Amino acid sequence: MTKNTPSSNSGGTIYTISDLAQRFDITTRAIRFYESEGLLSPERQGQKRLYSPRDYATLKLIIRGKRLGWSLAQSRELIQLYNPAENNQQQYQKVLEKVRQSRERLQEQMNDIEIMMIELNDQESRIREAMDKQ
Amino acid sequence: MTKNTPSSNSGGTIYTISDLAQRFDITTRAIRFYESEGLLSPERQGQKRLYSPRDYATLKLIIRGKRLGWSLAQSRELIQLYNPAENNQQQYQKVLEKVRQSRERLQEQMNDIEIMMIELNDQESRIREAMDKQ
DNA sequence: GACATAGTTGACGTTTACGTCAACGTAATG
DNA sequence: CATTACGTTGACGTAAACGTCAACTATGTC
Repeated sequence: MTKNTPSSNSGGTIYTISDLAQRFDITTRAIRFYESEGLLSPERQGQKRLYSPRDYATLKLIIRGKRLGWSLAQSRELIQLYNPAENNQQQYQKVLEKVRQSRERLQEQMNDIEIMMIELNDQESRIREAMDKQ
Repeated sequence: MTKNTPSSNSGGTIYTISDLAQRFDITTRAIRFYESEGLLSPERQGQKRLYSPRDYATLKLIIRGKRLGWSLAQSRELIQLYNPAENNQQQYQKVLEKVRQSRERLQEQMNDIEIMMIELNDQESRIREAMDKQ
């Protein structure tokens, strides 16, 4: 009766570790490693890990970070920006500052991509010209 | 009389290894490593390496690749797209295909950045709201 | 011409991000 | 109830990308 794939109990979808591994095309080893590095902290049912939609979102962020070449340490910092910290103005300011920094890094990557795109376009033109001349 | 910093001889600027290291804020070790991995192939004057503007451009590409999380193997492939290969139509087609793939990867990264940007904007809004309520 | 200033080639060390067993626990199933 | 499937915690291995010596060479400067 109880399925292993995501089920709706206690008000939200729950994922097993192998389920997440399939969905993101990574290994369970990687997921456990992310936890050991402080990027995830799933619930436990006995010794087994149970992942919430929030954990799912966190993993999605990690995967995106990886595609952008972010280290796990950087992704961990990013994740912490989405976690409720102490609610004083000073903490808020710190978080806002880190949000700004993250956006700056993303902007820099955006610029690099644009330049690379332009260079690739130029190169394609040159190749097509060379092809036409044959 | 001969300087160590870039000079104009034989029709182009020439850089020493430490000069490039300074300009790109990397170590000479890294530059030599890139060469050993087949990403650079500078001229030699005796045993000393001399880098051309083309080498400079290649290094710039490598650095951009690094900021985008590309492996050296990927950057090497990219670099080869800018090097004159055999001039037959079949080779051209292969290169064009790789150009297309590179652009696809860049586009994927661009999408990831956009999503992350949106999420950061949302998070900033939430934080500012929480700050106002205090 | 002794010496400081680049530069060179090994060779081994290090960090990050997992992969790969091994040895074991637990739970559903025929 | 033995088996199969899935999960767990170590522990060690590994690939990529350099860092860090060591030992040596070439050069130009006082």
